[in-house]
Amino acid sequence: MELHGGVLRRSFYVRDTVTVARELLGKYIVHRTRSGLLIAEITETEAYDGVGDKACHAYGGRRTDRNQVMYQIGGVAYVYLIYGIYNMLNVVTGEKGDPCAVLIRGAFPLLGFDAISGFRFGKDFDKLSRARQRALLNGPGKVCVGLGIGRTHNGADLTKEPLLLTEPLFHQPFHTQVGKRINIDYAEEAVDFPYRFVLCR
DNA sequence: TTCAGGATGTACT
DNA sequence: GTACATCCTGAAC
Repeated sequence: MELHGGVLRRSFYVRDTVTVARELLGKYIVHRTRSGLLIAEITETEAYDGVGDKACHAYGGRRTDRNQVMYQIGGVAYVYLIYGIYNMLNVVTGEKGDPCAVLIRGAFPLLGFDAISGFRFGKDFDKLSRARQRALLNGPGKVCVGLGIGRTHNGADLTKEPLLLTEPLFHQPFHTQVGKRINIDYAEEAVDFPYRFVLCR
């Protein structure tokens, strides 16, 4: 086990979005909330590769109130509402004006189990069924609910408190599974792009 | 264990 | 009016 530290710098994000998506696996989401400090390891990501990607909200240069933060420089949060209920947390990547982002599809809790459990189910971690304990943050909607992330974080700078991404503190080796993105059936040829990354040990 | 159906509100056509 | 980068519940197995 190796000690690391440090907030991910701007330069981490200002790169090709597929590279950033792959390299975000194993990094930590750190959120300082009223319920305490929450930390989770990123375990699943998807890249949304800008104006040429039919699955991307900014395909063809579309620019709306919803997706405008995708046009910011890398390292800010893009949070939007889906299906009327859930928020999705994305990390904007690339240069200003290049609307790419990485969707955080899953994470594993490391600190703040009771707070995360409280946000998800309104009770402490040890009161949950085993099934729920295992499924605290294993989906993009769950990540936002469990870590207390909402649309107030849209446009937030992820290199600063209260919400930021860091290098792992405890690094264990893992391998990376690559696949197609989920639930983008509308995206024609982009359906098959290998832009989904899953951390496996 | 898998599966269908419903909930819900914005954005966009 | 339709679609949507989802999740939960309850029924059937």
